Amino acid sequence: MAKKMAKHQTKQLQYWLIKSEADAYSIDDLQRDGVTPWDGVRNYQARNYMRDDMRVGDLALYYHSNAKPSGVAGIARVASKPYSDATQFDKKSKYYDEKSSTDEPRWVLVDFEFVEKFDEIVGLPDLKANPSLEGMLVLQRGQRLSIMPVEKQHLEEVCKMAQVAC
DNA sequence: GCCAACGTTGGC
DNA sequence: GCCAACGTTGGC
Repeated sequence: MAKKMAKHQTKQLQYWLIKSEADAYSIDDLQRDGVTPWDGVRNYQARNYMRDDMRVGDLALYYHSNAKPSGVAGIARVASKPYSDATQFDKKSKYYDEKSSTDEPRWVLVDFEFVEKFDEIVGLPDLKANPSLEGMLVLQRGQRLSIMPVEKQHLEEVCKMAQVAC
């Protein structure tokens, strides 16, 4: 995989895929809430994408993992700049991190807002079966990252599969 | 529930 | 800095 590109400010939108277990927080939950802080991310690479690379307005495929069926359930949009994840300081939270400090928060997040719920989930087998999506990171075996970049044409292809304009 | 993949931790 | 052990993710 190519090395990450320089972290220059850019006005060009980027595209993402964000995973959530449907039991924990589904596209329906996001639709109900409208906007939500994407908290609980405890992987450095995923954090770095939010902290360094996301811009307000970026679109993201909303992926249900560990679901029946697993797949893309809709679209969300980055709705804030990065800021500190409050759950890292909450001793009652399962995301509490005793090694983080308020001076230098280890975990940051962005807000995501609801954009679109697909009528039907675009399932993982369908994604894998579509030759146009070849090379898409989420389809690579062993891929466990909960936040990853998506190429524009791949996002558009998934929207096409869902018969949605985006 | 199984297990492959892989990130993190900690002993040395 | 190596690497084994451990924990987590997530498809199946």
